[in-house]
Amino acid sequence: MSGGNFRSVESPETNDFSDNSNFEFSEYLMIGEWLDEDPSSVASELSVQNSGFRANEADDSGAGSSQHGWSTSRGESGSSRERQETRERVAFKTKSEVEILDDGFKWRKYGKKVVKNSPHPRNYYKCSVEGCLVKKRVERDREDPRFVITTYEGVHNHPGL
DNA sequence: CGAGTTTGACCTGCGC
DNA sequence: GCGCAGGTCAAACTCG
Repeated sequence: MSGGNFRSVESPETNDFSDNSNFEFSEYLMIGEWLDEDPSSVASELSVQNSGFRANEADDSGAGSSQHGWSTSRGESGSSRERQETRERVAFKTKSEVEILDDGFKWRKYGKKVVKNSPHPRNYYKCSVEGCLVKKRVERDREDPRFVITTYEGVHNHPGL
């Protein structure tokens, strides 16, 4: 690996998810491949975090075995380093028929965009809770439309349901 | 009637 | 400097 910085960031307190054990540990896959077109930024930092998701109806085939966690702190050239350190990004690859995953929070959709990497549109969500600036990006997997890639940006400053 | 969704337009950053 | 792609906003619309 380039960086070789496999930092097992096991900071459960960083993610509010662990604080709220309201989740069901269903099958979830944390994507280890950010973008196959950008492998450089991929193996930057990998972290295994335990967060569960409850797909509404995504528990038909138990194919989830690989658990890859990673989190990039957007610390690239060191120039634009601390823009907003609270902007933690965590991406999940969940097998789900639907894109609406009940993760215990209330989300409000604020945008949709067709991206080049994927033939499927990407949806943008914000946490509906006042004061909570957490954002979520949901898009279908490019090669496996049955998988949904969810990217969380930020940390909830409030308990879930 | 209010909250949430939809959709197009607009803004910004990055690469060439 | 220009063009492209991604991300966000806001007005209109829909549903509960």
